[in-house]
Amino acid sequence: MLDITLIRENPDLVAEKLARRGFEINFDEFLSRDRVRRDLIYRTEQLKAEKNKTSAAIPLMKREGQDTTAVMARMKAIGEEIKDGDEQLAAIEKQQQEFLDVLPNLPADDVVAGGKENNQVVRTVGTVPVFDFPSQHHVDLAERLELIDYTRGAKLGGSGFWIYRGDGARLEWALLNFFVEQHLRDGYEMILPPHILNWQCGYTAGQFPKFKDDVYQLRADQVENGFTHFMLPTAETALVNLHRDEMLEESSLPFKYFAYTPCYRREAGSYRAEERGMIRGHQFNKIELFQYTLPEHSEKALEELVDKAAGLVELLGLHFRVSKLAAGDCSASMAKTYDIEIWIPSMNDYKEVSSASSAGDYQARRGNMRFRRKATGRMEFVHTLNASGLATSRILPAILEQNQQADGSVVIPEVLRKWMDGRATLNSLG
RNA sequence: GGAGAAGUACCCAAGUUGGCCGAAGGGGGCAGUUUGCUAAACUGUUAGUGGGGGCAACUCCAGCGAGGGUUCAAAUCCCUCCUUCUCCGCCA
Repeated sequence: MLDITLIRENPDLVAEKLARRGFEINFDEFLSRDRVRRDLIYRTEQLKAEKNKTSAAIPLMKREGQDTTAVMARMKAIGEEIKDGDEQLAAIEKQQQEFLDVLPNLPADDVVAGGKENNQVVRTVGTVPVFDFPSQHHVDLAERLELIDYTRGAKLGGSGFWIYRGDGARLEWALLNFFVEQHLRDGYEMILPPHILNWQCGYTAGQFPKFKDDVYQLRADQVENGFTHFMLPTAETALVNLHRDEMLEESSLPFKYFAYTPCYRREAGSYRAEERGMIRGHQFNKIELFQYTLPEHSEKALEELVDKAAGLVELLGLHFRVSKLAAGDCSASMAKTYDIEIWIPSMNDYKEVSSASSAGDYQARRGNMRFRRKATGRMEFVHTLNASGLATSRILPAILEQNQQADGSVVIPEVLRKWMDGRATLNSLG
């Protein structure tokens, strides 16, 4: 949610910033409705004030035995007028709210305009691995090593689902253990949230109403929005709601959390042949980092999150790069985003394994999450930030493909070996 | 799943024959008196918030879990929903 006062006072600036992310908007109608709205408020509140006064006078008149018929008739009329005004007001406010609900966040000042093509690589770690043998696709490696069962996954859940089995399941779990260990060491609090969330959670995150069809919706009863609950598409959706409607203590910030959850996504119509395997599924495991900070600390917090996520990939010994996204490539809620992209040899390309973003106060406004500033005594919105740390479904293919050997075995990253019986490689059974 | 009870300000809690109740009282907080310091006692003080109007002092509106309704008037009556608690059943 954007600051309505900012739109009111500086609509051109807001429109210009939104244009940088390719979002064209004109505030004229919104602003004229805003004036109508305020006139209406003024009028009905005058009437309400009269009503309150008269209402207090009636019992006194009665006590003195005066005739109240005329007053009551007037009250009845005022009541009708107020009701009428309130209805008009509600209609206008609903329109205004719907307008505001779908406006994306303003990009941060240091985020370049334009789309994907303007993303800038800010850091590259390691080098593209070169194989002196015909390298294999992770699907072939995973099947040959009996790590992943794609066929039975499809049998159980349909296309886009897979089953981790044996060493594959253990490797997946080792990754999660490794991440948990690192985040605990850095002082982040571990959270295991519900995987089924209510509508408001999606709203606060900034995913609803615009992207409500990207999630698995549950209980499609007759309710206004079509459904009441949904499967979380990322733990961010849960973590950003932890402090919804709360007034936080300035001195207790920042809050640093991480959560492990599977992520459930419909990915409707997003099938791409080159993404076969585990690159894009309907369910994948992810550990999510999240911070609530004071506004003046969010910039530094974002750097911390990027460094943490990048540090994990680095410890795994994998080749990756960090990109700073252009305004148009950031998700709607975010003011600034860095992507950590890992090298997938079979795709001859980098794929996102972590997205670290600052939402500024955008989500805090939607979820009403504030703190009282000691120095001024005023309420302010907190800033929220999130980063994957990390999504395993793309790490595992990268490990398989980047670490494959001529004999079809795969070297297990050193940091994971303690969860793999100390083994250094995954070998084919047959 | 069945049957009951409850949701009032930072916390506890009064308030159902509707009308000076936006709300008694207590605790806590804050300020002060007493005191060498602390404790205790005593005095005073304490909705926060959201939204209008005004240069401002200030003023008005909303708000007693949420949303509707009845009424001239709702914390109080009616309906729906949410949450919590107790008992029963079922179950990892």
